Amino acid sequence: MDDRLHDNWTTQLRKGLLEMCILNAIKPGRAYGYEIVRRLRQIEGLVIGEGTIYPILSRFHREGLVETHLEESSAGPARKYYELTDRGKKLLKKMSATWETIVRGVRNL
Amino acid sequence: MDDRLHDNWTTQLRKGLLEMCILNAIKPGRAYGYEIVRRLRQIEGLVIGEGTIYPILSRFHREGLVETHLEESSAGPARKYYELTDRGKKLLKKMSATWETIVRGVRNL
DNA sequence: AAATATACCTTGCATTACAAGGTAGCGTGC
DNA sequence: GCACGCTACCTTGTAATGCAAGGTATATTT
Repeated sequence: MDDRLHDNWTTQLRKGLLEMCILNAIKPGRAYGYEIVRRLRQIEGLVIGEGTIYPILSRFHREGLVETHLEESSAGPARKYYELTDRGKKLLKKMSATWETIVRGVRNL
Repeated sequence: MDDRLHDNWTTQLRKGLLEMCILNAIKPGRAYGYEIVRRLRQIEGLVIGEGTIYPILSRFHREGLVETHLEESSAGPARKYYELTDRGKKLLKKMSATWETIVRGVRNL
């Protein structure tokens, strides 16, 4: 009962949150789109598809948060790798801090 | 720097999250709109205005999550009080569980 | 009577997540 | 050779939300 409402709600809940998670997934070094999809799918409550991630990655690039370069793959088509720029790193740090504040705030009712 | 991006991001982050917080604010007993605005404003990172809350409360009522009744006030115009229905309580419980799962998932990278 | 605080509501805009669909490279089995 | 599946990228259209701005009205204070 109310699965419809709850599902819709989780979709809304992912807004914004996905950006932080994707930046976080790129942070350690570099990553390509398809890889990030597979990684984030393993996290409960964070389902994500390709139609969601590619527009986000494009936006990141447009906003100067990431740099990209193509690399050929021996197991399929070329991969577009993403790396965080300084701007991207700074924004992620700010996001993480805000996230922690909100999580704490919600916990305290 | 990047305040614009960060502010926009927090706006997106509030999507969905506000619903859970508002239901939570009503849960203890009853509450009216203007009161909820003042309460949630005190939580860091959860700024909220009247133009945000009234549409949400209307939706809650339309979806059968809350019941309302008017009560006169000696200190201003009449207040519209909201109370959770059983549906509302159940949905809030489900939301809280999902929220905890996501918070845990994000913490584990 | 003017200003302030309370209390409600609506309209229009900007932004996002996602399903659905499309393109293409590489390997396996028939 | 070719059909299938997996990898890997991208675009379009839809649905849903948050919010600034504006509007209405009551009660108190100056």
